[in-house]
Amino acid sequence: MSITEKPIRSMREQICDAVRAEVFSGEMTNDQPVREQPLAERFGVSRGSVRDALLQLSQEGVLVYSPNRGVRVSSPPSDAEFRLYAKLRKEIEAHCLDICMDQLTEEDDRNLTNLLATLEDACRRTDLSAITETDLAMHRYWVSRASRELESVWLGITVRMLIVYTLLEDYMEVHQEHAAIVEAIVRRDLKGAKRAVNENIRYK
Amino acid sequence: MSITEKPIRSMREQICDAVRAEVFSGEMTNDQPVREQPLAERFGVSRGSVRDALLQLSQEGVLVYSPNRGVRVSSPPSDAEFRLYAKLRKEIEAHCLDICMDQLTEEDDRNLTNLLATLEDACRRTDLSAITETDLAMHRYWVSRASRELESVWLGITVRMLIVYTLLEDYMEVHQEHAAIVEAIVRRDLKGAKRAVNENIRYK
DNA sequence: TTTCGTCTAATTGTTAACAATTCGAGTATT
DNA sequence: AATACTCGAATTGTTAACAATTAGACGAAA
Repeated sequence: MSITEKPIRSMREQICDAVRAEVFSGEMTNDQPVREQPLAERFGVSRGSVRDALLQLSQEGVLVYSPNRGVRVSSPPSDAEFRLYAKLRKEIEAHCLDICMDQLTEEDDRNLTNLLATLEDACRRTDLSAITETDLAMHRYWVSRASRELESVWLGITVRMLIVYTLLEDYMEVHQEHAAIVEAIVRRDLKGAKRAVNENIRYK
Repeated sequence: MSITEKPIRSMREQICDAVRAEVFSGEMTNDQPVREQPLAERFGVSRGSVRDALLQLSQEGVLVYSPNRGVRVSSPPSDAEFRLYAKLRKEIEAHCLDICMDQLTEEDDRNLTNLLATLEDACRRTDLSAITETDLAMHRYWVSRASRELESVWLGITVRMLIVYTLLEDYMEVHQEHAAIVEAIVRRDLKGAKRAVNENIRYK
């Protein structure tokens, strides 16, 4: 047993992660209904568990729920909302860096460096799904280190920014920006890290 | 049939509202586990429906969920987090006023005035539960008018600010502040409304 | 006394069947 | 042709029973 939390993910979380990834990768188009039965068969579980997952994703903002009509993929936010989300995200992540910077360990540095390597690989392969997933995981890292509560709020905002169908021009730029963030963090350069994060979270 | 949305609330929402209200009113203390079976009996439904509601409240931030161990009432945020939440709330509500101010109708004015009257009554009775509920409903009004998506994000933040056990000094002050907000809104005074909202959302 | 295991009751997790609702195709009516 | 109606398939909502897990009490061994 390691000191870290148990890595077991409940059935619900597994389904959530899978569906969320598919939404971000564009495999599920906007306004397309997400049915319970097919998902249940795919994961080899009953509809009840799928229901739990879909409900959670609705609350998260990935899906939209209508009573008696099921859930569908959320529509992307307006430009004005997107800008607001970006602003809120910047403030939350800056706060989280404030809180967690002092208490980061060398293991955290290693974890972040590993995530960065995964991101670089995904960028090389121009695998949009993997890029989004790793990008999310990296930012989530310092947010979750600061506060479990804030993590939930942050996720609700960030998820909505990722619904947009992003067509990147320069994939490696994503890696470079995150490399700058990680570099500042391992130097425990709070100001630099905040600046790098600020530049990474774009107003579209 | 009126033009408005159907007012029927699903079983899940009813349970959510009831439990949420009890948490805010302090009837359920922090870290106290919330069991499924007693709630199911109280509402005369099966555990499945209660489960749905508790899961939603967990995602909302009112409750905290632990796998195989159920849910418990959330702990209040730290002072630093509270201040961050207040800042985010101000920005969201200001944005929402920007968006919806132009398209408010006289019916909206009447609805807000009615909510204000309900709030005044609750303040007179020093009914903390009713005050919190109506306060929430009023702010939610202009947020939901601006964007259904933002409403969800906003609720997650606001709910966490309300977990704190607030002991008000001057109950009628709550009413006065909201009266100022409504007054500015019916005058379609965007700047004034923003200022009044800003003053109402306190850093504790 | 402390620690470790074992058992039992309480609780959550999962499932499958059934009830209620929605949606669309087809049909009758004007 | 356009509209309204009916019916049935598809889908979600709800329930109760069962499985798995947790937490606490109890007792045995160090």
